[in-house]
Amino acid sequence: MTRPVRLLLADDHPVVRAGLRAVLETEPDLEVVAEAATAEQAVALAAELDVDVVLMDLRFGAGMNGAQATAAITARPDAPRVLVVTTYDTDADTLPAIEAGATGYLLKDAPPEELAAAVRTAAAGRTTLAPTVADRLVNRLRTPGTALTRRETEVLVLVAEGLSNQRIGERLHLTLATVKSHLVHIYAKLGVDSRTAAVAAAVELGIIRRQ
Amino acid sequence: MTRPVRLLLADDHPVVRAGLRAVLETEPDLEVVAEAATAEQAVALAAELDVDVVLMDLRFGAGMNGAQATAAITARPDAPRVLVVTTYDTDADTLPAIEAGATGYLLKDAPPEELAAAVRTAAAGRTTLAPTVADRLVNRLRTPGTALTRRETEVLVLVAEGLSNQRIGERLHLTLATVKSHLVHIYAKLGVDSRTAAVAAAVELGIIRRQ
DNA sequence: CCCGGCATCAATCGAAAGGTGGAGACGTCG
DNA sequence: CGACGTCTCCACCTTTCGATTGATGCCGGG
Repeated sequence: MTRPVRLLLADDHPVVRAGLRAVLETEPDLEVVAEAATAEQAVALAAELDVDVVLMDLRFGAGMNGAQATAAITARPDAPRVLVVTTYDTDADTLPAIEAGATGYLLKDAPPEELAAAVRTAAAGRTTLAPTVADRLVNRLRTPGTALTRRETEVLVLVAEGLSNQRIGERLHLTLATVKSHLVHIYAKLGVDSRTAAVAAAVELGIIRRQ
Repeated sequence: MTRPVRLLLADDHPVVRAGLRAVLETEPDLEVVAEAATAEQAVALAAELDVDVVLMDLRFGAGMNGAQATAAITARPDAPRVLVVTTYDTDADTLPAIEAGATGYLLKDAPPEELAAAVRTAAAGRTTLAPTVADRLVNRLRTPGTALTRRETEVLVLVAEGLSNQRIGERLHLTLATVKSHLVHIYAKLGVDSRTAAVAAAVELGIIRRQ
């Protein structure tokens, strides 16, 4: 018999850690070797212990977030795989996590069998994505025109802060006409027709960060 | 020895249900008698089974939300207590849940002992609030002018979706004049002077939920 | 019972924002 | 080189917003 897959659970909710542990320890080939309540702790434990897969939440109460921790973990040589298990499936969450090197991305509403299967897949170095996340990635590749330019993003951020076009122009050293021109392009790319709708879309797409 | 406290777990995440079960069943005086994966199911089971406390999540993937389910459960005679256990601690979540009749409000990052203690407190009909929720309620009482009314919140949500005042009026069966009137009050309460700034402020205050 | 808060509606007016259709300058890349 | 995308700017016109002022009906607490 081969060695069991050694797991590290990283989540700031004790209840979720207990749930993951309960679900995964019913599988004889999986073994939970440690738990981390913060992202920093997860990075430290991943470096220190011999684990195969880290189950990583994305949001922690304070400090480093899950994507940053994922990047820190996967940057080391001989790093364990990171399987993101979270409640959030927006662009703002998924894309940075995958860019940071996550081997898989599951939502917490996944049934236990799927979770165990994803852990084994991750241990083997292959990717499991939740269907909604997979859809998102495919769409991202299919519609490259969606990306905003640097300048457009700058304008959109200021729009989201509630500034008028005039003020935005002053802030970026542009004329009112230029700001409007950028906005027209932004609306077209985001498929909206007003500044408030653009802000809503931007928040949804993770272009704008907050909280 | 008295009868154990009989519990119903309502959460759409299997992992969270497993975690709550694992944490609570280590307590000899607590007994999990059923689990519900949807709010509707929770209402049905609460009516049908003899349970003392329902542990209720607030957000379910589709259909009824936790606050609505809480209202439905507590509306019946001889209803069990409802203890809300969730990840979200914004005004938009806590206030409706408490209004709906929740006996307590805990966050999922609560340590297991605190969770068990809150369940016993709820079974006895007394209230346990997470510190952040308690703070919020106190602040709410101290600064009543800041709170948006129900109608104002409805308008603001539609503003955040990018609708024009005209469209908002159609959606809520109001005239344009009424919508504008609500907006004036919203701006005054939030200390802003444009719809986009209002959306930004609302996002920051947690009045508006994205995704 | 009266006051205040809430929700509803109205008219007006100036200031923004949005739609359309341009144009020039610059850098990249095949 | 020429095509393309980006960033910058302009004019004209329509629509929408926001500010102001004022009014009505309803309800609940002091």
